[in-house]
Amino acid sequence: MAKSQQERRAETRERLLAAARDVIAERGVAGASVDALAEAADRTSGALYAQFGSKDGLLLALLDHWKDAAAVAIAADFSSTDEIDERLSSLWRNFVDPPAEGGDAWVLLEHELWLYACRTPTARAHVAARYESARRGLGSELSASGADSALGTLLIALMIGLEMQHRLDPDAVTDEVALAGLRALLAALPG
Amino acid sequence: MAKSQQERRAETRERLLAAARDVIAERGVAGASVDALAEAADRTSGALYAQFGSKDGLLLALLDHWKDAAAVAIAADFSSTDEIDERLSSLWRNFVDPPAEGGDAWVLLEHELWLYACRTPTARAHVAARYESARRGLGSELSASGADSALGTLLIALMIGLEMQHRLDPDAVTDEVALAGLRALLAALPG
DNA sequence: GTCTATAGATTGATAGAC
DNA sequence: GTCTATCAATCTATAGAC
Repeated sequence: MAKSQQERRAETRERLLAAARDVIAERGVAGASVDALAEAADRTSGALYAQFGSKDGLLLALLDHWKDAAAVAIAADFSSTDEIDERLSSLWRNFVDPPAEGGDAWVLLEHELWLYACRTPTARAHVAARYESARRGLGSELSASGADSALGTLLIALMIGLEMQHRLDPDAVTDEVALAGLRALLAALPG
Repeated sequence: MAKSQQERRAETRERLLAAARDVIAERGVAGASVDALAEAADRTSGALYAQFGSKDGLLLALLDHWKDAAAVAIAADFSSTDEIDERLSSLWRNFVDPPAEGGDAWVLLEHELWLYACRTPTARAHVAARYESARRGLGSELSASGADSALGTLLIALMIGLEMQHRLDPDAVTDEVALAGLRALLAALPG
């Protein structure tokens, strides 16, 4: 049985979003042309405009689509142990070298979207909500007394900053230093 | 006495670099056209090509020019006190709301250059050296036993990540939480 | 719903006058 | 050393066929 028009439409949308994730991670928001995005999805620019109306429309949809993909992926093999040190270690490894789709380009995409959000009022709330969700997720996973937003804020901040330095110079950020930092934050925070 | 040709050339170079700093912070590397950069410096694109050869040439020059501007600015009113808590507080305030030229757009420029470095092999070493310099500067300022690179790595990482979240949602990162995090890292690190 | 074709604006870079 | 003028390439977006 052939695919219905609805299925075809849904598949096109999915392909365009996945292509946007990959191409933007590689070339940046401004460097990824509409034609390049469409071609990477095996479609043409016409399909993109029919689905999202504009390049910005696609970006907004991308923000919603990847809303908590990161949080989910990180939390995946995270609950597999109760040992606190192992949880932190797994957290850091998944962050600096993600096994999920998108691979290691995932962080570049996050930075692109962050910059896009800083300059685009329409997008800011979307990205802010994504970070808020990640904060509360991490806080409730690691804090003894339920959701501790402050702990999540600090752990996420440290990992982002460490990953940035790691990407420029892997030797500059050893796993030992990263874990020492995460442990220090976890130990010092009340809750 | 009129300006010599050398002085004129030097002034043009200075103006172009300052314009690049501002315009790129506002619109991004890819979003800042050669014409826009030149116009913001009260010159034309011809002057830009005569000075830097290409847009990438200007970017590389910008990386070198701002090499440790950040570190210098931060360390400025930093040695004004010996109280450890006040030093951390001053460090964080200067980072999240810089008084220096470029203002609060400074951080956006840093992220643009970081992304540019991640994608441009020629630029990566420049940006990596900039971070390395900042790490050692901070480490030697704050560590009891001389230059502690690990401490600098962690403090810078935390501040970058906190600033990112702060920019999306100022309420999400209070000064109290930021200082608690910095204090925790400083206390836990050996040295 | 998607494609082809194309319009209209903008891009990075070059050539020649001064 | 800088400006003006311009080229070829590329960009976002639209219109009409299917």
